[in-house]
Order: sequence, then structure tokens, then C-alpha cells
Amino acid sequence: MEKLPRDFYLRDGLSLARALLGKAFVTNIDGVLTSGIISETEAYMGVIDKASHAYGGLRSSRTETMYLEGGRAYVYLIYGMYNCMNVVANKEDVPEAVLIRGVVPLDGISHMAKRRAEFRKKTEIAEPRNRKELLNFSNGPGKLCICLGIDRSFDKRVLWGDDIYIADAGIVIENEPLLSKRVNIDYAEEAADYLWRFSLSDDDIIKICQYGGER
DNA sequence: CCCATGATGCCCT
DNA sequence: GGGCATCATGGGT
Repeated sequence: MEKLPRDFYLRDGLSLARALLGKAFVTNIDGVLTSGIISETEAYMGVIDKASHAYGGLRSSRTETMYLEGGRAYVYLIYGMYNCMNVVANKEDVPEAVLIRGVVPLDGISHMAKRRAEFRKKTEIAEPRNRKELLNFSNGPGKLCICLGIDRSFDKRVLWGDDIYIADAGIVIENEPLLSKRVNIDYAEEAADYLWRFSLSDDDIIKICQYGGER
């Protein structure tokens, strides 16, 4: 799989949010390779976007990452226990980012299941046995970080590294992505209504599930 | 399927 | 001190 080059990320957050759909998100941590196909994203458009951490040009130790050049990981803690993985977009000092909201598991599902079981120390997590379970397995920003082993130690890292990268898996997206409102940003006033959430069509997702199963 | 709720730590949206 | 770019669970429908 071909890692996406640095130039890929040097575009605005809305374009990048669309472009990342269907790409493979890969981590290779301590010899454990896990990956998933990006199925859902949200754009956060920085200074002008009331939902963005960088709204109004806010700079803090946390948001500093968003001001880096495109192609970095922006990872932060949410609700006290989950990490959110964002891809920094655009050129330096333009603080836009794309939240990865869902991936379809590709490689290393057994390792993902182990990580999820470890995270919530009670129940064992069974590997998905059908398409519905596969789609529910790593389909949220917190869950996919658990599955891929992403925590805040990855903040600011470039996304063409050895242990974290995004790659072109050769998957062809056939349909336009679905557009919808972003999730859980009620505080964002008019920005809460912008259709800045992008999802692969059901047909494309079904194809990707089969792709994963063929390996 | 839907909705309500608790867990939990950091950042100030 | 308020409130989060969330998830799992347990109930009802």
C-alpha cells in the first residue's frame, strides 16, 4: 500500500475530509499491524467554525497542533476517557482538521478485539461474525482509536511514519459520499447545521466489507 | 430499534 | 466549575 505523500494534506479541511474516505488508516505499534478503511469523517474549519477548537484563532497547548502544516495527527482526550484522532489539513497556521469518525476493520482484527477488551476490563470482545458486527466494531471516533492503539502520544506526528500512516489501498469509491450535520456540537449555533460530515454510501461500505473478507 | 444514564479527566470550544 | 468532536449498558417499544 502506497503511503499518502505530504502534499496530499495541503488542502482545505472540507476537501480533505472527502479525500480521506476509502483510504486505509494504519498503525504498526510494537510489531502489531492494524488497519481500517476510513468510512466517515468530519471537517473542522478552524477560525471561522464555531464547532472547532481553534474557533476565533484560539491558541492553547492543545490547539497548537491544529496550526501545524497538514498531514499531522491531532489527538486529544474527550469525555475523560476516549481519544479522538484528527488529520490536520491545509498549510501551516491555517488550523483546519478532519475528525476520523469511523473505519471498517481491515488488518489485525484479533488485535483490535484484544485492545477493546483490555480497554474495558470486563468482558471479552468477540471478533465480528457478520457484516453488522463488522460495521459496529470500529465505527466511532473513540472506538477506532482503541482498535488502532492511538493515544495522545501520537499527537503532532506526521502521517507518513513507520508506526502510523494513511495509505491508498486501491479502493475505488463509486458513489458520492453522504452529507450530514456534525455530531455532538450543539454549542456551535449556526455551525451545528453545516453539512460537514461525510460518510461512504452503503454500497461502497458493503464492497469494502467484502474486500476485507478476501484477504 | 430507541432513549437515558454513568463513567471519567482535561480544557476552557 | 461547567461541559465536552464518546461509548456501553439497561430498560422500553
